[in-house]
Amino acid sequence: MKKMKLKTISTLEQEVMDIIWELKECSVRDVLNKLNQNKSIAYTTVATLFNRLEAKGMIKKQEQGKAYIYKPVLSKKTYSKNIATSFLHNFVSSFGDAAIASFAESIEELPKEKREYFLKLLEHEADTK
Amino acid sequence: MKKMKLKTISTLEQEVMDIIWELKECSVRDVLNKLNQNKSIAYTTVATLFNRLEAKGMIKKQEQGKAYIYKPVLSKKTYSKNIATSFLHNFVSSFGDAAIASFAESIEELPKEKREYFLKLLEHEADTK
DNA sequence: TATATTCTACTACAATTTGTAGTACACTTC
DNA sequence: GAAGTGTACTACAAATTGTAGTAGAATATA
Repeated sequence: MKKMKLKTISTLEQEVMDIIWELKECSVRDVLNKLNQNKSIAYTTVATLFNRLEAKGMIKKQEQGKAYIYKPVLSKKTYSKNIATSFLHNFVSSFGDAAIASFAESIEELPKEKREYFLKLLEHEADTK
Repeated sequence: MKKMKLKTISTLEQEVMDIIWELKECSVRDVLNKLNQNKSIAYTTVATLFNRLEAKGMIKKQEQGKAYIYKPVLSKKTYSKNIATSFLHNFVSSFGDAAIASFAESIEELPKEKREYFLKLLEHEADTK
């Protein structure tokens, strides 16, 4: 199990990923159309973002007809798990027990239903092992 | 309560902050000496780091004799709390409930004593409110 | 007092990341 | 064969990061 530092993605790349996850698989144009509902952005800009996301191992492409079809390498859920784990590790290694305490406090400040959801999950997982 | 995006600090800046927190207050030279126990780095490099940390609001300086004395603006604990809160907010806003679930899972994977410490804190805080 | 040491202020600079897009060229589609 | 659509490649400025040099003030010391 190598340590391999997880590549981070920028906010715009994250936006693109969200659309890709939503569409399950898509072309550059699909994402462009979605993005252009809010902002104005060039086709080649989106293409660049796709290339970078591919380089970062976030998506993979398949030849198909005229345009490539891209799909996520990891599910959004799995990716989010990786982010959480990696953050927690770094954070604990920088701040030790204070990190743990800070997290507990931050969790307490979440809106009630999220807090309760979190607690329920924790209990459940504790049970199952 | 404004939203104000928390400035991030680089890994080297973090290293410097750790020393400053440890020393409570110090000069550039103090930190240089500490750092030079492991690596070789120029005085002015450390001075630059101090300036950047000051610009980011992490430390403040006081005139005192020949050299400035610097001290942290926030305690390490408070800072770590800010990091945790800010991360959690962003993360939840990007991943919704999956973020919460991912966190629960990541917590479960921590070494036993950290996990238990975390749970104890959560229970305690739940009590006190 | 002339000199060496120590500090701060300011500037520099390359590498990387990020947002943004243009150009060139291939392939389809009228 | 002219238009549109797609990919590959290149560009480029702003910001961040690690790294440090230089100038000039202030202090300590020979």
